[in-house]
Amino acid sequence: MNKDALTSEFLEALTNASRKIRTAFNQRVTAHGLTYPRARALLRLSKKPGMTQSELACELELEQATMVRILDRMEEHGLVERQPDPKDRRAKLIVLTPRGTEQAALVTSIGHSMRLEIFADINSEDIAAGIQLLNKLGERAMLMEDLRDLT
Amino acid sequence: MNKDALTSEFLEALTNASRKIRTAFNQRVTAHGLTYPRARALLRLSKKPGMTQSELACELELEQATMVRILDRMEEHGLVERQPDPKDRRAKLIVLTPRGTEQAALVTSIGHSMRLEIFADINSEDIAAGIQLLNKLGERAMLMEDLRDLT
DNA sequence: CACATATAGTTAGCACCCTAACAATTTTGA
DNA sequence: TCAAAATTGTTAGGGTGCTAACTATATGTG
Repeated sequence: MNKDALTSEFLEALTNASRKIRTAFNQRVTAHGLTYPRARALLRLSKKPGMTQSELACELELEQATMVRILDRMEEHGLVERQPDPKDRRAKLIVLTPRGTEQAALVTSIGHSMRLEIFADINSEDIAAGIQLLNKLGERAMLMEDLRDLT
Repeated sequence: MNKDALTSEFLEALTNASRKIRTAFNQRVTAHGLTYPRARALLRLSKKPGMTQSELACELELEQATMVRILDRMEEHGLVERQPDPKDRRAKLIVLTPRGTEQAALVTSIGHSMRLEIFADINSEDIAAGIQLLNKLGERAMLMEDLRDLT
């Protein structure tokens, strides 16, 4: 098979795997008012509370506008609180509520069991190689995005 | 590094790479009224015209409801037409318009050059290994989705 | 035949994700 | 100093993706 067909097939596999894993995760946590992106935010915040929205968005590699919506919903569900930053009146510090902390623990446990199941018969070397590959591709794509600014 | 942390990192890399590649592609084709999912549909249709919506959704591994809206927009942009199926009055056959055929060719060329750039310094063996891995994970996740029905 | 069931497509509603444009505030530099 | 530039968060609008519920048509079974 030539390389072009191979890369095409790779992107199809990437798209489909990504969507299916996200959907499967969502199905397992929707009962708790959670979703995949909310769970990611929850875990980051439980490790490093008091970040601004921009910092959190940057760590999750999301746009600020996307972060706003997700935090809106998380606040509605009582998972996080926006507190004014005493150092900068523009910024808001995001902290977990007690309920948010509980849910973070739940997410950790659900995520753990899902990953065990999904990666059951796959060895660590293949996973590590996959990470290398995906990060390389992601970086490439990010550089391509930035080209847009040079017009 | 233990395997759990490795799988966690893999999913982060998967999520980010998938989003960035999709975004980069969208940025390159939006000027032509196209998007990533529309491009996928266009290419399938150019290879096999006259499919029903269900068949197309199945090949693209999307839900029917998702397919409906994508085809709505493609029809609005004059890329495809819905024709009645003489064999089944419920079904509709999707065919490319002349403009759709043109755009399919354009997508082919843009996709080709993007893949060349993204996969420039990655060898075919690694790509093939990645496909194997992603397909295995996608299949696992799909099986997990179906478990939902057994409650 | 008649009724139950299955299938094709649609609509509605929720959640993401992005870009573009905006207000408030802070920082920078002439 | 003080106006220009950068940054923080927001809203608006477009485009996925899903599930659930609905209509119309086909099919299968008694």
